[in-house]
Amino acid sequence: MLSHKRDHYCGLLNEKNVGETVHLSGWVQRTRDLGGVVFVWLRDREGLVQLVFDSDVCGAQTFDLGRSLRGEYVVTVVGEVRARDEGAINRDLATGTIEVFVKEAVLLNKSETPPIYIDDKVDENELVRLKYRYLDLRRPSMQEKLRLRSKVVNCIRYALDEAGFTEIETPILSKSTPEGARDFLVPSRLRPGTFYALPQSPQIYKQLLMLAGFDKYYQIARCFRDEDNRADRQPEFTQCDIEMSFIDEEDIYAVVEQVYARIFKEIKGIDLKLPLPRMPWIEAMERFGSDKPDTRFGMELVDLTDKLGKTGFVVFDGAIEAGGRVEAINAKGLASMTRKQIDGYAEFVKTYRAKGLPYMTFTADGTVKSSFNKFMTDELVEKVRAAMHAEPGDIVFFGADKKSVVWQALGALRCEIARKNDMIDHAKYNLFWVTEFPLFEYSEEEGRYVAAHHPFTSWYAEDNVYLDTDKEKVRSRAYDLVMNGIELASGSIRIHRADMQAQMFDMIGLSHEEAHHRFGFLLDAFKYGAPPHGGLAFGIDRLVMLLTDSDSLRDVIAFPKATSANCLMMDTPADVRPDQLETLKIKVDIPEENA
RNA sequence: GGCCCGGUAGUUCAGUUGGUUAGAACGCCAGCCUGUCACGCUGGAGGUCAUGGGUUCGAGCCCCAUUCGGGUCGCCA
Repeated sequence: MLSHKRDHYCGLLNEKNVGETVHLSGWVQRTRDLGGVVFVWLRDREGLVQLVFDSDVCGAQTFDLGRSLRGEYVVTVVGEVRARDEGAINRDLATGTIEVFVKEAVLLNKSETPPIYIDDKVDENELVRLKYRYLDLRRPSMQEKLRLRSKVVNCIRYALDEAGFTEIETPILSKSTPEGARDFLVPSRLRPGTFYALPQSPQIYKQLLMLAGFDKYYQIARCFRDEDNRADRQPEFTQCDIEMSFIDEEDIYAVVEQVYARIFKEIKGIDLKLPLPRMPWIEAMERFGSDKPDTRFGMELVDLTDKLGKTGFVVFDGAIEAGGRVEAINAKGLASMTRKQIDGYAEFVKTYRAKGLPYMTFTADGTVKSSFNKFMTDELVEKVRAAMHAEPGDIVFFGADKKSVVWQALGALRCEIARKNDMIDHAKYNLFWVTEFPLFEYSEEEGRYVAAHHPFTSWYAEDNVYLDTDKEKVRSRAYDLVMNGIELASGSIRIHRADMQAQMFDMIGLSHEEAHHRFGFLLDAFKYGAPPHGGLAFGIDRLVMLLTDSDSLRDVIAFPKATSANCLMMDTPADVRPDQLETLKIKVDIPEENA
């Protein structure tokens, strides 16, 4: 009987194989039974090839086997590669110039009719795809994405190895940390009542590795965060985690740029122009209303606070009197949008807490109309026109509120308008560094300043003067790598002195006792000669999502979780046996609801 | 925790103002067919209209609740 060990891949056969006898194994994609001859598309990881069952060539028994084949049956065949006649060539098939005349065939396994099509032409419900993920992964596009992902990781490993980095694994069973995302907890059996936490990142371990003298560390690290998910957020995800000693920002930028240049060259054939541009955080916010600006199009924010004070329009005046701002964006050439579209954008900005969306239309015939006409003098209109570079056919949208709301609302709106109106050049890859993030941000919820990045981030010494008086002005030595509106990487120069670290904990209101309870080991370690160090981590899932032009992170993760952090295929999370809970001394106490 | 969208055959979807037996395409099953390639032709099977309740003479359609999936705000140092 025929072995299932093949000697060729279906999708790689071509005219050069004509005349050869080849052994193929794979899945039946589809069959066409013409009565006296049967055509079968056989699929493996490399693609499709057409098999021909002709009783004159293969004999009656094998011919009958060919007729009995159904979708997703697993078969192995031996056959002769023949060139197709000119008229029989299938230009849509990579192997369309040849076909394999089967001589022998063995059915290795049958298949039930699959619940989804193994085909990229059909866009099926995500619920079904995720439930039958192992079938979904048979689709060529999914195969391609995961193979590209593997290539990306290889690029990273080669580039960092060449740069002298050491890959070191750090624990998955770790310790809960404050000031971060919610932790996934793992109960301890040997010490009942205590818990490990899955790492949100290997942050502290890598800093300790610097202390240990490894100098250049990296890791392809799985990270876990128990927060609500999004299309671009999963509860577990993979980062390339990097840390270096005796360096400054420039060394980090240089290393990371080399990694990205390699990835873009090998995956996309694109030569990144190095060094990458830099943009201070405050510039990103002022111009684009975002700390991860999409710079593939304009429509930048313009501050009109000076020009639109005391107009009598309560929306503007009120915002300015409350210490806020009036800013605007110019949607060029979109003055003809309908009232319904405008209302749609007004709804859109409300999700970002803007209270409304005033606008001013510069119509093609030269007249100017606004949603607040009666407060607009010719002089004010002229000011807006000049500041916004408005021309006939443009529509200007305003935001008036405290600056954080204006930035967020207009920043999101410019992206939304650009998306909806096809203003984005998808061939562009705008990578650059956003630098000088604020060290602190005020948490309304907690009524105190918290670390904007994480509490191990260092700050610029010249901003020390603001530490007591104006915390929001203190610039951290943190940096993000941004591309096309997406945060690809994030890092900082760390605090390496125990006194500075203690000062940081103190400033964010972490008591001496709490700090020592949580990070005593780190503060202790810092007593023994911590080198100056810094690093960064970049998300591999998001990068692959971008490189494969995918809409969701789920498309670049083999076995992703659904929105509620559950797995539809394995049905996790799931109950455990009572004796397992007993061993852990855990009692589940879920209140009866809706009784 | 909030808001928005959705769940009808294996799949993708249609289903009018609430009105007789819920349809189409693909897929599936059977038969015919020797050059198809989204093969073709003939015939057939396949439905708890997500679940529960309500309104009504009558509900796939209207109302309420629940549930599942997606998106998003908060959240995600």
